[in-house]
Amino acid sequence: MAHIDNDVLISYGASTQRVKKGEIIFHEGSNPHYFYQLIEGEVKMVSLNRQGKELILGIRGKGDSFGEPPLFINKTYPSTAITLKDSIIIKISKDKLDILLRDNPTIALNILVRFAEKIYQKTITSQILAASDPEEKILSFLDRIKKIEGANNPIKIPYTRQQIANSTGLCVETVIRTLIKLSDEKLVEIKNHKVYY
Amino acid sequence: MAHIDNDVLISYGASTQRVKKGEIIFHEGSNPHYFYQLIEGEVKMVSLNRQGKELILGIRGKGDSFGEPPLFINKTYPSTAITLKDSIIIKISKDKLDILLRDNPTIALNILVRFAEKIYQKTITSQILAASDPEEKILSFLDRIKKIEGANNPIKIPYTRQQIANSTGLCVETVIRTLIKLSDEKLVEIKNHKVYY
DNA sequence: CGCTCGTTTGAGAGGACTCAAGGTAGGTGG
DNA sequence: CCACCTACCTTGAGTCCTCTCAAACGAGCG
Repeated sequence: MAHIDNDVLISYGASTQRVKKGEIIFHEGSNPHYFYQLIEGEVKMVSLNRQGKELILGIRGKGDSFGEPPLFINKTYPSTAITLKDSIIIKISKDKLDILLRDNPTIALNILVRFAEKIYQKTITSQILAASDPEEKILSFLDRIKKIEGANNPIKIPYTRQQIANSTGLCVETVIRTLIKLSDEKLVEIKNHKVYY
Repeated sequence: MAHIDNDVLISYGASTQRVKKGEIIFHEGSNPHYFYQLIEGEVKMVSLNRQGKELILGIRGKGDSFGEPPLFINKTYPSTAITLKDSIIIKISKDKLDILLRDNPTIALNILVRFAEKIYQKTITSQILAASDPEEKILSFLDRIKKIEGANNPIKIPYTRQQIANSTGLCVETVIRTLIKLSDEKLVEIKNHKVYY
């Protein structure tokens, strides 16, 4: 899942940019123009439902790209990208990316693999969101986090309860109560408000 | 969104196969070996949750490929593929596909675009599953169907109520009651048990 | 005509959500 | 070093609404 080399991107005309925590990189509904990759920091992909409740579609870290799919299919963004920390991004325009990909079939295949991984993850996401039982939702969510991190032993889950809620479609209070229940059942551990799984 | 030409597939060693309605093409949890494309018929992608309730992740028609992503990332299938009608599929093994893609960068780019579309659709799916209001879920679902069909005028929705339920995470009865409500609100039309939107 | 599959209606229970209020922890500035 | 601030976490009470279960109707097909 290696990212595209920054130097290669720059040699094809990409530019880097600092973005402060909490700033919006692109808006749901707007037209895509760039391919983005995170050099440093963290970005969340979200969308708001009719009641204004936030759904977190994913959180991207160092080396991850984001917002690419709509770029390839000429559709508007289905979600908004917001930084969670001060970040540095690198971006390259669609036409320059096209040239880059034409010159480097290996990179195109690399993106193909990355897309396959995204699709796989989104299938898991659908299962999480469709589960009716909060315990199942949260455990599946934690499972996914753990697998992505590649961990075998319990790790500290780097999500706030609100973020877990917005990722699973539950409300914060239900997340809190369910985590306590899971802790009672010894399925997760809570130490000093932090969740270990 | 064009499918890969069947003759090209066959020239690289693909084979076709008839599959009767209701048969399973591959199982959730098994290892992927083939790239599949539908020549004729209909296939649903499903997974079962812990309570045994079915979640429909998508329904594929003529020309669509399915089950490709896990093939590219060396993971087991997150869902099961079942035919909804008597169907004809064409399949090609992973190594033969690799050669095909190496020889035909255009086809690789074609799959890239198709993957981008899948990711986009799955983002919409997440929004549908995360919506808390049944009316919103069903309307979003119908919207998506309509857009995929490329229709501007009301179309007959080719889904049973059970299928809508399993696609949106609701139960059949709620789908029925909500559709009636939507019909009262003139947001959908129901004629002879069929839904028009 | 009689299956079979899909649709419909009703009654009841459970549980997630909402709203409101208070607690905790870590960081910042005086 | 302490007080404050902000963001996050926690608890309680109550309502609403979806789900479950049960039973029956409708339509299409051999």
